[in-house]
Amino acid sequence: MADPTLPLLWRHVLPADDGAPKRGRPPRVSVDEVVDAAIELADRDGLAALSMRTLAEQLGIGAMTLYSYVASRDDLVVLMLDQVLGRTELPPLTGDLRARLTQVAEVQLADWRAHPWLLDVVGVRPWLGPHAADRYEWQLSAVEGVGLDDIEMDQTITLVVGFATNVVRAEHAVRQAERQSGQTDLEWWEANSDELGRVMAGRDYPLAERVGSAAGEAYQAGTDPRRELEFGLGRILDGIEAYVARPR
Amino acid sequence: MADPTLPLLWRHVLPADDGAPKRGRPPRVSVDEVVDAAIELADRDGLAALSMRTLAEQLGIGAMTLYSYVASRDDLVVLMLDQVLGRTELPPLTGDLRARLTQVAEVQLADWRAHPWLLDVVGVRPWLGPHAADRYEWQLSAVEGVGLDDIEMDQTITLVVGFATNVVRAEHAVRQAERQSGQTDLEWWEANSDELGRVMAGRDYPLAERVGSAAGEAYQAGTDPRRELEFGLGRILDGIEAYVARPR
DNA sequence: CATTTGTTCCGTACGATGTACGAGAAAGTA
DNA sequence: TACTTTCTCGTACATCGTACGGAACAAATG
Repeated sequence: MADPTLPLLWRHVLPADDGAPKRGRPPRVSVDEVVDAAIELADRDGLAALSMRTLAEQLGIGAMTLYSYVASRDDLVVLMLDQVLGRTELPPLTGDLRARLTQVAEVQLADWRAHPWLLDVVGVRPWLGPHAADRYEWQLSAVEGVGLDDIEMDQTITLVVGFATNVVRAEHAVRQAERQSGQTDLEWWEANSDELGRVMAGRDYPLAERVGSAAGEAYQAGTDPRRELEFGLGRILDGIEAYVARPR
Repeated sequence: MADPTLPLLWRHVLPADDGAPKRGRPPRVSVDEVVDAAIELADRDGLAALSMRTLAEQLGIGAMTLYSYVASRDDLVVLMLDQVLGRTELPPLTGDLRARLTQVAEVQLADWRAHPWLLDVVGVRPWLGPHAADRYEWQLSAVEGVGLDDIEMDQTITLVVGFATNVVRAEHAVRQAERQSGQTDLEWWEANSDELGRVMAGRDYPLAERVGSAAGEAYQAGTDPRRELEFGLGRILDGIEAYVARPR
C-alpha cells in the first residue's frame, strides 16, 4: 500500500538507518548518477526521447540494470523532477509582496525554461519530494503575513506559478512546432500563406488577422517574448495587490 | 513545402473544386467519421491510449487503412483538435468587459474539461484550422474597443485562456495521479502519512503543512474546486479592468 | 580454501506502438 | 472484357517498457 518510491525520493535526508549493504555485488553506479544522466538526456532531446535503453547506454550499463535503481520509467521521472528542483538555490525573498511574487515567478520561469521536459511531467502528487516541499514552503513564504488566509495563499501561488509555467509552455510550443515541421514559424507562414489564402477564401477574420500580424511583427522584431510575461504578470500582480489592500 | 494537412483541415469550407472522385474504389468511411471516432476514444481513455490499431478496430477497418485518410497520428490529433473546437457553439458575448472575459474563460473551461486530452495536444501551430480561427476571432471580440492595442489584446486573451486551461490541468492531474496509483488522494495520504512522517523527520515545513492541510480539508468538503477559478480569475480580471481604466 | 548468502547485473523475450511497402480488391470507363 | 483509378490492408520492422531468471560478484561463514 505504501508508495515504495517515497524512501527513494527522500534518500538524502533519511537517517542512515540502513546504510549501504555490506555484502553482495557492489552497484556500478548510483541512483543520483542515473537520475542526473536522465536529466541530461531529457534536457537535450526531451522527455519523449528518453528511453531506458539510451539511458543505460549513456551510463555504460545494461538496460535492465536500471530497474535495480528505479522501479519504472515513471518512477524515474518523479526522481528527475525532485532532483532538478533541488539544483536551484532558492534566493531569499526580499522587498514588498510584488517583488517577492516576481521572484517566485522568475525562478519558476528560469527552471522550466532550462528543463522544458518539466512541462511533460504530469500526474505526480504534489509535496512528493524534499525539494518540491522546500520549494512550496519557499513560495508560500512570499505571501505569508500579508492578510491572505491559508487557501488564498495557496491559490495565489498557484496563480503566479501557473502563469509563469504557461509562458514557458507557449515558448516551448513554438520550438516544438518548428522542430516537428522542420521550418521556422516565419518559413512556415511564407510557405503556406498562399494555400491559407486560398483555403480561407470567403471567410474573413478581421480581428484575428490584424492582431495576429501585429503580434507576429512584434515577436519577430523583439527576439525576447518577455512582453507577455511583463503584461500578464503585471495584471496578475495588480489584481493581487488590490485584493490584499481591499477594505475589510 | 506546403503543409499537406491544411486542405484537410479546411475541407468543409473549401470550394468543391475537386469533389469526390468518380472512379475507383469508394472509401468505406469518411475523414469526419475517423476523427469523430478518435475523439470518442480519446474522451474515454485519453490521448495516450488512442492507438491507430484500436481506432481502426473501432471503425471496423484495417489499421493501415487509416493512412488513406490522415497522413499520420500527429495529423489526426490536429484534425481532432479543430473538430472538437467546432462542436461548441460560441455564445454571443454580452455585458461589460469583465462579463465577456468570464464567458471566454468558461467556454475554455467547459471544452477542456469535456476533452482533457486537449491538454496533451502540443506543438500545433495556432490559427491552423477554421474552428481555431473562429474561436480566436470570437475571443478577440471580447476585448475589442476597450482601449487595448493589438498586442495587449492578444496578451489579455492568452492570459485568461491560459488560466482557465491551468484550472483544468490541475483538476486533471489529480485524476491522473489517482488512476496511476489506483488510490484516491485521501487514500494515498492515509497510506503514506506514516512513511512521510518518518521520512520528513527533522525537517519541518510550517507553512506548507498549515496551508496544505487547510487546502486539503477545503477541497475535501467542497467537491467543487471552483474556488480556484473564482479567486484566480477574479484577480486577473481585477488587474485587467484596472489596466483598461488606467489614466493615459 | 570452499561454500553459502546476499546483491547487482543483464541477455532474452513479449506485447504494443507508429508506419513503410506493395499487392490485392473494387469501382467507373472504354 | 480489359483498363484505369482509387481505396484496402496483411506483413514487416524498428522501438518502446519491462517480466523473468540465471550469471557474476563480494562478503560472510565453514
